[in-house]
Amino acid sequence: MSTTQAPTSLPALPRRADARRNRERVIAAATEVFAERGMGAGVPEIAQRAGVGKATVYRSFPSKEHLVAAVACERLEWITDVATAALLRDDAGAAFGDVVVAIAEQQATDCAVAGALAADIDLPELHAARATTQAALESLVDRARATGALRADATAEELRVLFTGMSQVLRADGVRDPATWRRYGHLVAAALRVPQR
Amino acid sequence: MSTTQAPTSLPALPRRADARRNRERVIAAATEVFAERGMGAGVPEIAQRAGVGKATVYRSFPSKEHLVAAVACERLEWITDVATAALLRDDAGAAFGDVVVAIAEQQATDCAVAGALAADIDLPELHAARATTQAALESLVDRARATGALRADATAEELRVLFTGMSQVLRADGVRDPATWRRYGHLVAAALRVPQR
DNA sequence: GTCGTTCCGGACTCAAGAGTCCGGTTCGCG
DNA sequence: CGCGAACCGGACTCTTGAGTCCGGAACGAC
Repeated sequence: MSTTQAPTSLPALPRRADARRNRERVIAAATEVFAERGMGAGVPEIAQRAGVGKATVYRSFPSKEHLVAAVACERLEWITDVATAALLRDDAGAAFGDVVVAIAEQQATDCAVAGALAADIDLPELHAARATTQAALESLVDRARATGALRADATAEELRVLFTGMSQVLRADGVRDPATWRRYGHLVAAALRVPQR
Repeated sequence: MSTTQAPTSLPALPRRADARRNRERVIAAATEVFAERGMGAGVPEIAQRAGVGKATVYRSFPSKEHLVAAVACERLEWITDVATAALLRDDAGAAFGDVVVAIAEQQATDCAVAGALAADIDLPELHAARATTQAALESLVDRARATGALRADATAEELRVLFTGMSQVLRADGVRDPATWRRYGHLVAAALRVPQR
């Protein structure tokens, strides 16, 4: 019962300098490519962008999912930071709306954000990051709801569904204009606010 | 300039009875499979469900896109009918909300609906059907907006983005419960209503 | 019935993307 | 330096799904 082994046998940090350098290049390239094309981008393209062979990518990341997870975790942490910072503000309702719009705006130039929320990858590291982010968003939603800014039964899960869905469509349509993204951010936020009257 | 030829050289109706029968079987199978799995389902599965070889599918439909378009058109017509019928109602705001919820509810058991709105297929027949549906939804939105039920700058395009996005996520999550779909339908509708206060 | 035409469908090609192998190269310790 | 271990990457395999081919079976007009 002493199962203390590594969960997915992730490769340890390379001993040689060139290997470490290539690892960084791969991460940088993956971050760029995923931001431009979304998580669906292919490994060959990432390898080429990194100026490296496909095999080198797979040396640092056992599968494409691990690579996606690495990038996704960064985005989730960013979202968590934004949400957490907003918890310090006085106006919970405004904080909620601003966070949603801010994340939406980020999407205009970074397709990976919605992918980070949406990716259905079952890797422990990503799972943990997602739970943390979800918790932060829940605090944000709960607090705004408590002040009466949001409808009584609004949940962070609903925010996730509406937001990632909207993002996927906008991204598929090739929308790049930040103003458009902001506008849709406002719409998603509005969906959770208390109805008129 | 007398280009009266068929737009995409769609195969004429078969002369033999067995061929016509198989054609119907393929359409029925495609309708089922697309409803269950979404437009991403593969042709082999459809052929098998129809009790037919892949080649037989391609005999009636030159490409998978034509098959998707055929099913999508049915769904678009259904949506158009629902939207058009709602135009006769007195309360434009309520009509708008009810239509959105009704379409959402349909999704619980029919994944093809969102696919019909979202599919980025450039086939003349589908293009026409989509334009008609879009027009019907625009009338619905415009009328509700005119009565002050929706925000002054709400558009049918926004409805499409929010609705198809939400649908994609819910479907990917395997949600089947009609009540959940209804709830999200309400949320999408709420996004376009005038903000509180 | 029978015979030419139409149609069927298993087996094929083709393409793209994930993941693996191995001969050659580079690093860095001694 | 110099040598063994660590590492690189082009070329390979494997899988999946779209679309095609052709030998043989089924239809239906006569």
